[in-house]
Amino acid sequence: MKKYRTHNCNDLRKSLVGQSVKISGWINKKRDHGNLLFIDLRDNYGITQCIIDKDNLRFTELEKMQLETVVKIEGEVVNRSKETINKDIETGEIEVSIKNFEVLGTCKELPLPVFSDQEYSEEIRLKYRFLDLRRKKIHQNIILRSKVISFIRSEMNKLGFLEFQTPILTSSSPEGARDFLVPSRLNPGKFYALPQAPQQFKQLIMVSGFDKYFQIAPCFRDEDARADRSPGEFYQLDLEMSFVEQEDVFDVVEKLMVKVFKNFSNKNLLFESFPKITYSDAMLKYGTDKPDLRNPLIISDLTKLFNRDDISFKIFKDLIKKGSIVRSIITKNTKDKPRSFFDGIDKWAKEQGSSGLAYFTIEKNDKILGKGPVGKFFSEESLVELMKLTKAEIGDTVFLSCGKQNEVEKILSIARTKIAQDLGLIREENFAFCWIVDYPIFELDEITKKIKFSHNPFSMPQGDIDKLDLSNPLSLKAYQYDIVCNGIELSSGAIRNHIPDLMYKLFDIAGYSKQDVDQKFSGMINALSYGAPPHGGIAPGIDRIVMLLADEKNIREVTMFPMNQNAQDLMMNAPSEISENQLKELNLSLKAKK
RNA sequence: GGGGGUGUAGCUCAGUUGGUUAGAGCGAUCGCCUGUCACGCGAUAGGUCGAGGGUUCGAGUCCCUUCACUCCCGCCA
Repeated sequence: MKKYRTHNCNDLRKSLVGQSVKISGWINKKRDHGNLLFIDLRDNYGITQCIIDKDNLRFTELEKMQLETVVKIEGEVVNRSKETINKDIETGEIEVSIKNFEVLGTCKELPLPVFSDQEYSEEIRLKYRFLDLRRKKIHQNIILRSKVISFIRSEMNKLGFLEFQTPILTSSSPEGARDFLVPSRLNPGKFYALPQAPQQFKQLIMVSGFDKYFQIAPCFRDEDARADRSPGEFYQLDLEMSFVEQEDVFDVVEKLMVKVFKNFSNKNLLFESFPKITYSDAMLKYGTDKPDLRNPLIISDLTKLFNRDDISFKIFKDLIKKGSIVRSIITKNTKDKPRSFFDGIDKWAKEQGSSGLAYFTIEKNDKILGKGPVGKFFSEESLVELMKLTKAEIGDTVFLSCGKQNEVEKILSIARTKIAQDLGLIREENFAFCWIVDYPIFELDEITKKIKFSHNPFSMPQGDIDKLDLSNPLSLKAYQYDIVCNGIELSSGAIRNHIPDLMYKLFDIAGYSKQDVDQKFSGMINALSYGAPPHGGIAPGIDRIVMLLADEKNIREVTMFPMNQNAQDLMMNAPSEISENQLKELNLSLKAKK
């Protein structure tokens, strides 16, 4: 007979009544009746009720046992009487009558209760993560994560992708996020960087002729955290394919996502073929390149409408003369909403740092008119035109924002979410995926006024490469795409630029000389000049996928051992100081603290 | 770097307009209880009200500074 258990805590059923069994686990809960004691024993698989009474010589000893003590229980599986069956647990028809027990691991007084639906501060949860992880919800989330990753691996294998590991210690790259740096002992004064993503390696794998690569890849970026962004490290399903166009990548990822989301969630997929929205359309209609398509509200541009002489909205007209734009959000059939609703939105918008949202409702008595604070500025004819432009109808409300383009985009983007939430328009039981495509290669840096790469410097420009006109770089689009679900950016990818000459030209526009490129991207630029296949890929974020599947708002709920917002591991005490000796070996000295 | 929220018993929280000895539930300890499954009942212990300073006859409560956690902006090719 096995030493610790013959069954786990979710194995025992009616069919085993009468058997002698051993089960091991944690004391989840005790219910002490003085002369009769119930113990819920818990392990990874489930809970079994065990029972002991005062006839057993060791009754008092077990009665005093702390919750979360690890014990081995030996006893007999017995039937529960009809009235005492517990339908909430799978083993609820039976219980184990305790003959003997052994303490396998004692437990001090708990800093946080394990068996409870209460919420606790992140601080205490992260410090005692091993206790927190015993709790049902997060325990299940982590198991879900494991299953999702296995599923993805198996699907990728079926599709003919090969899984490879790429280096963790690599070189710092000048573009993108801040690097985590690791000093080199053998090369004093030099540093490795942890990879922000295996970007160059996966392209080198294609150049090496492996055709299809994937990896559940750790990525390291030294940037500040958000609820959906772990500080420091996260995981991507990194993949790359040779001899493909954009559509080939979409095809693989779309099918994979549909399978994963159908397999691991009961929510509906609104689109099994994901809509493709151009970057510029997304910025216009949603104000962001990560729109939540569950939200039916659409933004329209009304700048030109304000050229009409029968609109007397002077403040907006003056701003437009100075280069501002006007865009709107229409809410359907909101004429009967109380004044406080509209003023609340305006007040909220001001709190967000904008100049607020003007609004009026379109009504019709004898004629069509605008009702509300700024409604009087619009003639009937101008309202008819507005309704044509925005697809608004009688009874709808028009919210207006006027300002610099990026300001208007920003406020209307969050206003779109806010208004939809207030009106209850977002269906939580749905997943809405989409592709954002046709990203510009370059953008203007607001501060330096210089041209810089807007996303990935390795993306292939769209159009006929031989006839590419580089004289107007800001108009160039790339085969660069993002996948977005419910307003969360899951990943970005691209068809890569595998032509060294073209790459030099593009880097030149962003201010990198040939020497810069040769030095900073030596591995890759060199490889591309020895016969590189056309290739492309993408890298969906694993943590965010699991977050969506687990219906969690915070990435730490699907991360086993996360760091806190200040990038500290409260359980392991990282980061920590190091010894003088370690510093010396690394040829480093620290500046004196202020 | 900036803005918001939170900080009171081991845990989750309440604490009125500034006013007597700062409370509750869970947990802990002790006692009672043989069918519970959030078992029940009784008692006890447990507090630098995040820290420091100020206003006041008097501060958990008001003011200033600061720290921690968290959400957001910046940042995240």
